[in-house]
Amino acid sequence: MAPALLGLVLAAGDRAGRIVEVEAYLGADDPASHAHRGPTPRNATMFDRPGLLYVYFTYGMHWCTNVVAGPEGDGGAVLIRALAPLAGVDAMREVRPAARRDRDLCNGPAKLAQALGIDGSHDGVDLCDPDSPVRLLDDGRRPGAEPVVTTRVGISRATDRPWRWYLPDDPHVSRGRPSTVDRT
DNA sequence: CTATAGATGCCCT
DNA sequence: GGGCATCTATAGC
Repeated sequence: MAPALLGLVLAAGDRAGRIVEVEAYLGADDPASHAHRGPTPRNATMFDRPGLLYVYFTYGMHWCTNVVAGPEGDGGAVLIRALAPLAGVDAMREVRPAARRDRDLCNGPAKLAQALGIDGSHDGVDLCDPDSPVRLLDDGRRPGAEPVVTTRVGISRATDRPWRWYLPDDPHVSRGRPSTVDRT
């Protein structure tokens, strides 16, 4: 499911970007996943319906954006790690003064959440509902290249699982560097 | 370009 | 109380 999200559009209000980097997090079988130890108040949305938005707070200041995926109750989700900005770029620049170049607007999970104005109030919204404040869209455009697969970024457990995918040669991919790279 | 330090608050053990 | 699915500024090359 995770690589299938590459190329789709994440939209919030008038701002939108194309997904260029994702990571898969499973449920009980994935020690790096918030869902590993079962449902808690924070991760409850992960165990809800696929297609919902899971938003979590981390490092005391950052929000991150996920798409709930897989069978309901399993706790699987896909972390959206980077977007290529498509619309509302002026608004993104206003909310993210730290981004000196446009390529820094959405090249990280917390950056894109801030750029799109996504926070904890959006946790659990339906990404497939046209009336939802955050939506996942398919404009028919497909990535021009096969995704590159690597291990996941920023985790300390299950670091060897090749569950990060990104579009090669895209300047909007995050600066996160995994321990190993495997081109397939 | 790379490398490093510090920020910062909440969840869960 | 430990540990974060991170980011920014700064220093150095």
